[in-house]
Amino acid sequence: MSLRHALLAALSQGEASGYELAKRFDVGVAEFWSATPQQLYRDLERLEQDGMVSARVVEQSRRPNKRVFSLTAAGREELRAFTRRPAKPPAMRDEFLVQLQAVDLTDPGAAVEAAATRRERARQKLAGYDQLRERMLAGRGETEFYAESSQVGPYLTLMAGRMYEQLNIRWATTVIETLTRRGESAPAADGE
Amino acid sequence: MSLRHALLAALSQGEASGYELAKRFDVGVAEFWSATPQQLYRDLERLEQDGMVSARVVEQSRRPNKRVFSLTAAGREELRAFTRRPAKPPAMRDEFLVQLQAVDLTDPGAAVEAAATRRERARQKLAGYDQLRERMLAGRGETEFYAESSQVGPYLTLMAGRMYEQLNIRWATTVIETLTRRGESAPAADGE
DNA sequence: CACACCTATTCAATTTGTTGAGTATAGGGG
DNA sequence: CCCCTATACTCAACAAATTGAATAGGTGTG
Repeated sequence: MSLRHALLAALSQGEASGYELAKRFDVGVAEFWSATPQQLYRDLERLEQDGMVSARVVEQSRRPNKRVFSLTAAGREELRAFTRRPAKPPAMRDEFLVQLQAVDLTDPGAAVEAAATRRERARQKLAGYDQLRERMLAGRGETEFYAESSQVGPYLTLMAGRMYEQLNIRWATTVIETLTRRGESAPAADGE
Repeated sequence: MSLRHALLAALSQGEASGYELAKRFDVGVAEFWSATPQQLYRDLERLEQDGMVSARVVEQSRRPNKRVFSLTAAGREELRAFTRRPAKPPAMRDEFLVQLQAVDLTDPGAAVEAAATRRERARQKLAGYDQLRERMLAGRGETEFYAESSQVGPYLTLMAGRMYEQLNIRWATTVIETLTRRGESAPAADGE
């Protein structure tokens, strides 16, 4: 229901095209909301019909033209109203945790590999977030930044993303160690 | 798509009724997958049709009868196959992060309250997880547990849940502090 | 003894989300 | 010059999730 609001929030940081938003949602904003390009285009369409965003075609010479969306007054008002409503508790969908839940009835090798993949992914996302953080801070310390900037919101959500990926790295490491140690002491057994 | 597998994984820890699973998914298993009761009942139905689980009616004297589901051999095999496939990257849906992203164009008071709510919720979930952990460890140390138990999977996912709630507490605290400090130095302004 | 609340589940309608393909232009490498 | 990749979208079909209500017996409270 509130991909719409996630879009409005993303656009509150400045106008963007559907394609740009798609990349942000696929890569970056996945910190707090995930969606496929098709969803974004569809919902942008609807937001436009509802007068929450307005589109403007930007002619480009060396690439296809694009439609750039920005918030309207109504959109900004809707977003404000949304921020005043209590938020639903966060929802997670994590296949790896499901797999791990059932690890005791399988070969743990696959889980160890999956944990390594997860850790690697987390490292890359963290690196990306760190770069973004440097850009946002622009040489300032955190305290200065908090005092000066009008972008505290994005910074705080970025920090949530960073902390989450740091957690993933630590946790994946203990998963790997635990399952590996177990695998050594009881090679291919399954049982208490 | 893989609520089915989440159900199979939950049932791999022992049989349960739809209602019991609904509570687990609402409260506990929300660590890694979230779903409403209706979804569970529907998917249990389908899993039964597909021969992945079998149902058995348990007559109860002082409450309505219930149907208790357990894994079949086919279900266990499907679960094993699932654990060997690569997992999709985790997906998050976090309304509060969306709200916070847009905090710079609103009164931060609402966000501070929401952060406090989040922190309180996290504390309660953490307390629940800690109790569950005590029960799983049953007086043993972690090292012993890892060596002895056939429940390493659930323990590791529980640890993920614990770490996640600890993160929420820490993060919500910095959000509250940051926004409060800002609110003091610039009472009701909105700008750089 | 009425009323709210808990167990335990089902039905129907609607909204969201996913998958896969298809269109079109441009730039770079071999 | 062909193919691959990137930009920038659109369409259609399907699967999954959400919302709201309904049913129905039992328990505890005032």
